Amino acid sequence: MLSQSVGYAACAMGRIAAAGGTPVLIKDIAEDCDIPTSYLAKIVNSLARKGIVNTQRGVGGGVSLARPARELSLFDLCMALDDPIIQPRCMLNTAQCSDERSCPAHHFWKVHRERQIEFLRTTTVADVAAFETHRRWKHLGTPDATPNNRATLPSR
Amino acid sequence: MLSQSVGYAACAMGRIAAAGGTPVLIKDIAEDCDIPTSYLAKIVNSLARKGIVNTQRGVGGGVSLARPARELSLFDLCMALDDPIIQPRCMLNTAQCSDERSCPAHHFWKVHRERQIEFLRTTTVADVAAFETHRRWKHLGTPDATPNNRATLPSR
DNA sequence: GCAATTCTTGACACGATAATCATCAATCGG
DNA sequence: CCGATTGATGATTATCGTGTCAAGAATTGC
Repeated sequence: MLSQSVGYAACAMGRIAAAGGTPVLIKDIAEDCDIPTSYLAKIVNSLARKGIVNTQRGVGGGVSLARPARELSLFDLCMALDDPIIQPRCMLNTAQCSDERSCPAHHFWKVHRERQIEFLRTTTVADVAAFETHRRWKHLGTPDATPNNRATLPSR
Repeated sequence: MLSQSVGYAACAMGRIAAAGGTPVLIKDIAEDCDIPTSYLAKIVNSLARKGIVNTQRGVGGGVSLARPARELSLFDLCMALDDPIIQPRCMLNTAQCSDERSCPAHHFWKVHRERQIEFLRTTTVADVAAFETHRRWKHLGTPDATPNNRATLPSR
């Protein structure tokens, strides 16, 4: 399980990606993704400090992705928001658990965790955008029509 | 990751199993497993209410397993202590995530979670006891010499 | 029955995450 | 410059898991 914050961030980044490059208001993201507005503002601010998004105040402002959605993985979001899911820890919380002194869960957990991180690394905001656009943001059209996706997925 | 409580419980149950049927004091378990005594007392109490262990007050009392260590899985401990790890939830915390309306992580998470639960079901307190007896509780001898293990693992 | 032992139970403390709210600061349009 | 807009920030609250502490209740040995 990802933390609530990263879950929110993933949906929010997907929503921004689906907008195709034009800045989106935190208020609009919050509404479309069912995220508390003030809380989302803090998450966005954290992501802005980490260079994940660009923010702009004032009329016509909003939030936009600092890089193409296909190059922004769930793992990046976990790192930016310090999700404990990426910290290597013993499944049983035993101290002194290592490859040499492995607990009964050590081997399983090692493989299990690697699979999970691989998934987080290969799943991107573009994947979230494609899913949510189809499911909830029908007024935005298909994500394939957005500049971000055209830039990274040329239609040949 | 299991909760701290279940991690403690696993180690504690392993310690009790290694004692071979004679009751073990909470104080002794806490010391051998490096668990805060008062906190362990609450965990043991919860497990006693769920029928996982038997407790006995007074001189000569202590805690003993209510069933053979090989028949007590980590999954049982998770259930007894309500570890959130066993609750089926969407990896991304999205509402309305199901087999029909699956989020981008749904398939991965479903398989991943099933693997994890299978591990918890097949790993028992006897496994923990064998590991810890070798590693930390050398004064207890080998777990194979205990009545509990003899009962479920007849030497042929 | 008394005293020592041992588990039981409730109150409380502490930190982290999640969430709310008010206020500040930057930006734009006029 | 003014005012509306919009994100930034700090104070505060709620909840949960973890952990501590003290008083209580059951059991045993004498």
